[in-house]
Amino acid sequence: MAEAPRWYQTTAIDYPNSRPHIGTAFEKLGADVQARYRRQEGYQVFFLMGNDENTVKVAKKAAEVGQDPKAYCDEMARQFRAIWDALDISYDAFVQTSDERHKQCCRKFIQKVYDNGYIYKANYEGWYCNGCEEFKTEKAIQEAGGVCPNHKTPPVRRSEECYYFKLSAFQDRLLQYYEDNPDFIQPESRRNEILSLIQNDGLHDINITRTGEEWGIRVPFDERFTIYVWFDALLTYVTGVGYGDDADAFAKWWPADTHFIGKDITRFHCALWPAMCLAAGIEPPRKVFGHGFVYLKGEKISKTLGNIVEPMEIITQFNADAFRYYFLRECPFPGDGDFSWERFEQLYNADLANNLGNLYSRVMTLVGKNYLGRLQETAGREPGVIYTDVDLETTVRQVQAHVEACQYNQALQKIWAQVLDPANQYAERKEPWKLVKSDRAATAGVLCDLVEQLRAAAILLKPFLPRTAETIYKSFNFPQPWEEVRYEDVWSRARQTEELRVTAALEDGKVKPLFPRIA
RNA sequence: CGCGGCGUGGAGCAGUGGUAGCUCGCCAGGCUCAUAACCUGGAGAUCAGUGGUUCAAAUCCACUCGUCGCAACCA
Repeated sequence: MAEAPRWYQTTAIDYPNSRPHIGTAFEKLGADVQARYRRQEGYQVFFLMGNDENTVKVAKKAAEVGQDPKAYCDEMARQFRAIWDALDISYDAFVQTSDERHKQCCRKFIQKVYDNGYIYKANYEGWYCNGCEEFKTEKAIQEAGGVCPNHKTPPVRRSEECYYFKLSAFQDRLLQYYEDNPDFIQPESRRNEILSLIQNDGLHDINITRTGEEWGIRVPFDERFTIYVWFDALLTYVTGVGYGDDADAFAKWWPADTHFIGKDITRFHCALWPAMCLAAGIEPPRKVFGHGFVYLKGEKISKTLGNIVEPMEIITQFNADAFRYYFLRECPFPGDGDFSWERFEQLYNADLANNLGNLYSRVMTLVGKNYLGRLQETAGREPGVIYTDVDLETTVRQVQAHVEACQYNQALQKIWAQVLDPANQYAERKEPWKLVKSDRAATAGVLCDLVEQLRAAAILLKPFLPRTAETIYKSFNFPQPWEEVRYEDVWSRARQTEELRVTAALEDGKVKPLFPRIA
């Protein structure tokens, strides 16, 4: 038997100097849909997430709240994971870069790059601000009128030893790699950005070490230095799957199939990271997907503007699936989106309560009231065609193509337009509530068709709204176990083997609404 | 000319080469199984502007205007 294809994906790792906001969650959601989809379609999936902890900012923040940095990071990681869990993000592992294992593997990687001759010692000279305790770029100083933009004090000229990574040595190989792998950078607009960047400005060697920091990872070949945070952060993608201490796992999962990242860090992932891989003698990742940002009524989400919306606030006021639906449907993953409570309520009522939820309720009630939950003589019945112009197989293939291209909003749009809307229209046309008075057998057939649509919707929604999809599916005695259901079963396994039955709990012939309408 | 995004009916958005689509709102009607939900029809857009490519452009190219973001530790 051929082994199942494997699928390794990651999200960007987050800075734990503040809690995640809805924009951070947007990335995890997009990645989660992909992971769930691949899993259900038979891939062996490894989905990695994590926190980026070895930064000066984190150490400062920990000092501010009077905590040991490691304790602070562990507590923040706990909070992050609590949110991801509440959103049903199905990650398989969570890396904290301050964990000893990551540090050791990271040291092995940088040592390897050093041994391969891509790291050299040199002097870094620049403007240093004693207040910030860091170097400022020429430009930042200039724009601030010759002083530090934060402290408004003149910087001093300072020179110090450091280690450089020979990024420039990989320019041609990277350009070749982009050409050989046209899909490496997604979406296309991001690719153009990187290409023009490299072709116009070229790649320069970068300083990958820092001095004077207690918090961070020591450079193995010179313990006076710590590793530049980006160099260390990107390495989670390999240390998370066994680089340095589990050769079998690493051989199995690397290279990554997709790194999901925000559009702002495309450069690190498309230039620096594959160059690091080449320098260490491993394959570069197969794809980098730079998703868009979520804005708040057009404004950027930021702490200084004080407009952060806590994911938990939405989850507790509504639920995880409503949260997932909003961002997946409203915000195109490759582009930017917008959040507002008004729009959230609007979409929730229109699509989830009035459409999906209400369809479920009316079907359940019709079967419950008129047939006591059992549709006799429906065993082996082929579902009727309720569409006028599109068939389910086509719909499934379209949705599949959209999911694979990370066009989640379009996938959901299709499901509503081609599965749910036709079902409501079909009910209207057949009027089972009237028909049942004259022809019970025919009505059972109509209801069977409607249930079949709910089944199709449940399967198609499985990666998007895992809980709701399961609730709908398990409300009936469909022969196939929910855990095994995949997209093609929508049309290839439509036949019901025994008579159709409602298995959900009913009270007075009614079910609990999936999404209670909000006023 | 640093780079990039965006500009589509009253509002908010999708669509990116082939009769302009969705949600909300508005008007009229139907239904009453359903979460005052559902269905049908209607009003309303020279798809920012100009020029070009094409049998055909909201969709590709050039320029203009408006707007927002990024510029190497803010997803």
